[in-house]
Amino acid sequence: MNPTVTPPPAAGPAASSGQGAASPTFSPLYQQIKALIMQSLQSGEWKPGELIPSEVELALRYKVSQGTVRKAIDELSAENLVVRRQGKGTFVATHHEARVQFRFLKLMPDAGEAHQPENRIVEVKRLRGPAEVTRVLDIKAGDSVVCIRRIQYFDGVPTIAEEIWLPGAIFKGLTAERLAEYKGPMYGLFETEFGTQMIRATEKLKAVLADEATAAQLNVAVGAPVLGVERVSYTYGERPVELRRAIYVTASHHYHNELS
Amino acid sequence: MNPTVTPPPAAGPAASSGQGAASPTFSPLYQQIKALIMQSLQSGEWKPGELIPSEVELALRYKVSQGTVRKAIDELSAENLVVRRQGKGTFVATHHEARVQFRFLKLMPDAGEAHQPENRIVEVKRLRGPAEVTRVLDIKAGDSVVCIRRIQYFDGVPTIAEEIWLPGAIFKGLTAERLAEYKGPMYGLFETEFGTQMIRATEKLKAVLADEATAAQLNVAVGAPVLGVERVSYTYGERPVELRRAIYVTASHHYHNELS
DNA sequence: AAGTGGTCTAGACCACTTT
DNA sequence: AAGTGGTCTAGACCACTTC
Repeated sequence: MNPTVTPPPAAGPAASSGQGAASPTFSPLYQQIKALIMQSLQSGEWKPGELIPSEVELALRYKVSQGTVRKAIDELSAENLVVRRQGKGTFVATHHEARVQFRFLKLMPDAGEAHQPENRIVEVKRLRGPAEVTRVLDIKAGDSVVCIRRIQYFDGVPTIAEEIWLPGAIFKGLTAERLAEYKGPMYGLFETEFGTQMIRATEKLKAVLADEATAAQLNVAVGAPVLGVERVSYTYGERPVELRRAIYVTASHHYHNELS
Repeated sequence: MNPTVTPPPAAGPAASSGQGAASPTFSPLYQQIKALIMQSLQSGEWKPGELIPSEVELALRYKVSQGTVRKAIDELSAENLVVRRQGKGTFVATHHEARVQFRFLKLMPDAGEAHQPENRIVEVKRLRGPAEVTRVLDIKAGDSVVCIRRIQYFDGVPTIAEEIWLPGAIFKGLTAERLAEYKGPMYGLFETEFGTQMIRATEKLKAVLADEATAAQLNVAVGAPVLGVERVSYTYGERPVELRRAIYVTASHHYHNELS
């Protein structure tokens, strides 16, 4: 935001550069720009699927060079928060779109192509959140939560049974009907109807035995080995907004992971 | 490797830029530089843990600007092939070093800190590779392979039982004694003793029931739910060099994964 | 002081898309 | 033709490490 000659202490938008004295909150310019862009994403100034201003435009707005804006967007792109398209522009990432749909679903068929799963909503209820749920979602004990139970079918075969816990305050008008009639990934609905984008998640996996209830739902024997998957999803600002407890049938599917 | 005025068709080290006519193998300069650096890594010109030439030096060597070298190294760094250290230089990644050790091991204790696991080598044998193994390792059917069986203990508790299949041609002098006396991660030994670096891997997970053999090894009941993990590891050039079939006990541990 | 990676700028040109 | 992201250069200065 200032030529190289005038050293750092210029008028920074977020934090200023540190030089002589102690400057505990220093961060490079492009990180500050990245934070500003993320604020605009979070605030909804640019919505999922939309075009954000061009690099040149952003450089003018923030009074930095295009290269600096570029480096900021590079990182946002690496984190899947935006998508670049040469000649067209940079778009806000969205859970609609085939390309990135189901990017959190790592269950693959052992042989053949992955097809789009079908859903059956079993139940949607609102209740005062159990302690383990409110603790993970970082809300007050006893606060309202929504619990969705559903089955997912792969090629007609019931393969995933899950409980999805959401903060009631955010997901107000969520009903079984609304969920049932919605086509496409659930995160797409969360995004457009409730303004909540899932941008990151962590999963914990364990092998467990199917109990009677899940055995019946998933059409496997009681005591069959199944994969227990607990997922916590986060939106902007590292805020947890979903706890998902799932059982995957891994007889003819597997959980796929890439390490590097 | 040429000023901007002279367009692309200059003297490129790998591929030349495409312009007028059809140029099927075009790739940007920094990708070509990246490929050259990777060749030097693969050939052992710079060995794991060593310092590679500085950006300025590489820029001179390849006759490009420092920025272009920088972008090439950026990608190598993102792929964990090299590690940058400000003020010191850029180092070839290594499986020794606490920071990156066990980076392919995603099994975490449900509570508490992860401690370094202990190994017990059960068996090391050489044999003509079974079809499923040679197919995955991309070697000829019946070629010699090494099979290592071992148990890993977490805080003294047997938790992982695995079979590790390696191409016999690469791992010639591998013996049970050599493995047993070696401290630290096995990939470290592979790296220094056999010049083979694992740089990427894919895993497939399934929930299964413990059979008699593994139940005895892992001190669990026959029919207990355990996690089956099949890993294929790759070295430079996408060459598969390890097939690992493991059973993880997930009673008080879980497989941890980050999604984004 | 010298060398390394890290940040920032300014400007040129290329490849792709839309008008 | 105009606009967008993608590549490349050249040069300045900063932060960190070592001598």
